[in-house]
Amino acid sequence: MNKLRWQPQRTTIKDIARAANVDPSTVTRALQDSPRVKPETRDKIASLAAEMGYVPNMAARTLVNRRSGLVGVVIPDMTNPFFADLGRGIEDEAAKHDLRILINDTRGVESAEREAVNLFLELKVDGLIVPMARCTQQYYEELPAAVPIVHVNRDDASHHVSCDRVEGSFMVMQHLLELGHRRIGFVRGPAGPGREPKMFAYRQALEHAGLDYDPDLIFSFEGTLTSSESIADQLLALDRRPTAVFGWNDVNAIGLMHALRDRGIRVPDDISIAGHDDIQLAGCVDPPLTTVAWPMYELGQQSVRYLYGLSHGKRPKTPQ
Amino acid sequence: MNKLRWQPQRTTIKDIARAANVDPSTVTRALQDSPRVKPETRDKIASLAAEMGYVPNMAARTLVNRRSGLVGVVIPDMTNPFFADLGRGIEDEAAKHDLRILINDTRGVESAEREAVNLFLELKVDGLIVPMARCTQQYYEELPAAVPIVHVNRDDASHHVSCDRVEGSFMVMQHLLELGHRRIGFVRGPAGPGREPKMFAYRQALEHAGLDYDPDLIFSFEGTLTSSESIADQLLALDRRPTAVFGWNDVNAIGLMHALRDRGIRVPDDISIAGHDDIQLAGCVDPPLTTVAWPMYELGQQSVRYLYGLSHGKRPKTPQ
DNA sequence: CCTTGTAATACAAACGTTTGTATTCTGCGC
DNA sequence: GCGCAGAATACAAACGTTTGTATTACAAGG
Repeated sequence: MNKLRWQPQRTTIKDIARAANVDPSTVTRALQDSPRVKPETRDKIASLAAEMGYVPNMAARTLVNRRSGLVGVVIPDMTNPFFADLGRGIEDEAAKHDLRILINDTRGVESAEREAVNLFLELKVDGLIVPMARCTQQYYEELPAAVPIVHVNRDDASHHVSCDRVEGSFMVMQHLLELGHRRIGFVRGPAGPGREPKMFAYRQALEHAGLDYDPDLIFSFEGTLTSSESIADQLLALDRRPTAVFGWNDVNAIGLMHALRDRGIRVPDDISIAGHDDIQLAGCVDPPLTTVAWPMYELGQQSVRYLYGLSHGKRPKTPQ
Repeated sequence: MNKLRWQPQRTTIKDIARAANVDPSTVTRALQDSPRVKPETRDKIASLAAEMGYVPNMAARTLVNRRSGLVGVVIPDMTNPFFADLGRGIEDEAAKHDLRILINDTRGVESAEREAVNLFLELKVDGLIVPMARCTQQYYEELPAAVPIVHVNRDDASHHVSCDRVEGSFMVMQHLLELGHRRIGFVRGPAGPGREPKMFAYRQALEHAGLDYDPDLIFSFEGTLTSSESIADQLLALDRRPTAVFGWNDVNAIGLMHALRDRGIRVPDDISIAGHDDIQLAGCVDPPLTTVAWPMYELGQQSVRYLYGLSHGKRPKTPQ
């Protein structure tokens, strides 16, 4: 398979220079509003550039500047409103710092995540934001590039922003306990970050309420719709069914709700279901899911600020 | 606001050349598996590159090749599973052509769309895929760059892939008519592509069934949740309410359903609601929405194939 | 008229990679 | 040993932009 064809660069800085009878360097400075060029010349060049349809060549610029002004965002799943919110927070904050963002979806696949990171490294991005990374922390530490990386919700990363998962989960459990539930199921997600903290919160909350931990009440969610259904089956096969279930996330919780209803269980009359994420659409479901809001937008903003701080903290030349 | 700091390039092709005691050009060819380098040398260089943590500099490569191997995708709304599906189709097909894709979310804002297009032009992408563009077609035609652009679901674009909106909408109406409805409301979306074809289908279907067109039954959806609520209010204020409503899209349809329920209307007992898009989560809502599947994944694939064809059709050098 | 200062612009090198052409090296047949 | 083919590698220019330094132009002060 060969690639898309050659395209010539329409207008370059040299073309403008020729048309304006000046040196290319003057054109550059004019387009940068440098005080070194006479206002009159600047205006002439500006209008000439517009007229000739000049589009800067980022490759050339990046090459000489050694920075692209880009921030790469590696998103596991575009579909998840969760990440969409995060993305918006990132965009808004990035705009304030004159940074442009680029997104790559990995579908939660580890190899795709590495591909995405590679692409961004080759693009010489100024920073990388990686929410809920699948790859090991070691992988990120051994990356052969001096690019600052900020992780989101990966508490084991050296640079990360996150909100207190333990506390959030604890609140969900507290809510269920307040409703009077004494047998509460717990759905564990796929291996990865976030699994342990939630589990920890679950057990803590039980202990706090003086309840015993029952391994029978722990189910595993694989991320698929059918997985939620098989959980429903396992759950119904129990002698002593739980009266409430703490879902892994809202996708799981919604799936579970429908699976239970299909099997003749009334929700929440027979079994209550709680989710964790704060998906807008969850409010559309009847009854509304008990969710804990995660400030994804704010996390997005924070991650950019962190990144910005990171790359300004280490100053190779001026110690200042 | 100044930008992120300077970063040196860790390892370049020259460093490898020095270490291997060869010329940089040999390194390039070695890394490209060119037959011009001795296998032995190639292996030495390859291992040296890995060992030294070499990351290609895409800026330099793009500069000399005049193509980046990238395809830019301008997405109006990441959150919409609709576009997510499209994105996956694009990715899968792009991979077959050795193209890497880059995504930019515009939130459906026209200025953001232009920003995104600009960014991609500066990046010298080999092609652009723009689903449901907000900007005028004129804007795209006057773009100062020789980049092939494929639109998705913009029937007025010179290069586009799309599925028959008229037919899809017609099927939805047919469905409602078959259920016995004789007063069917229609929700119009914001101005933009897709509005007229759906409207056309609506009127055609009415005419086909021998029913009159009633302007009172036309509502306007602005894209927000509150907009769906105000539609519900308008609808309930009518003397002769419709027995069914053809929503603009599923977001609108779901919003409308909840707004109606909040106001004591039973859905679908009192009023039926049909959507148009094929959102997976719509199946979670009770009762299931009547939707028409749009083959977004396939459209994604098609758009890449189209793009590929476009940039191979016009051959500046070899007429062949 | 000749400095001197400053504003405006020109020059030239560099960024890292690719590629067409030129060069060196090898072994072979005579 | 010479010439030659072919393999392997070296050389050099180019891509478009940026930036430090050098040059020119012009005015004012002596």
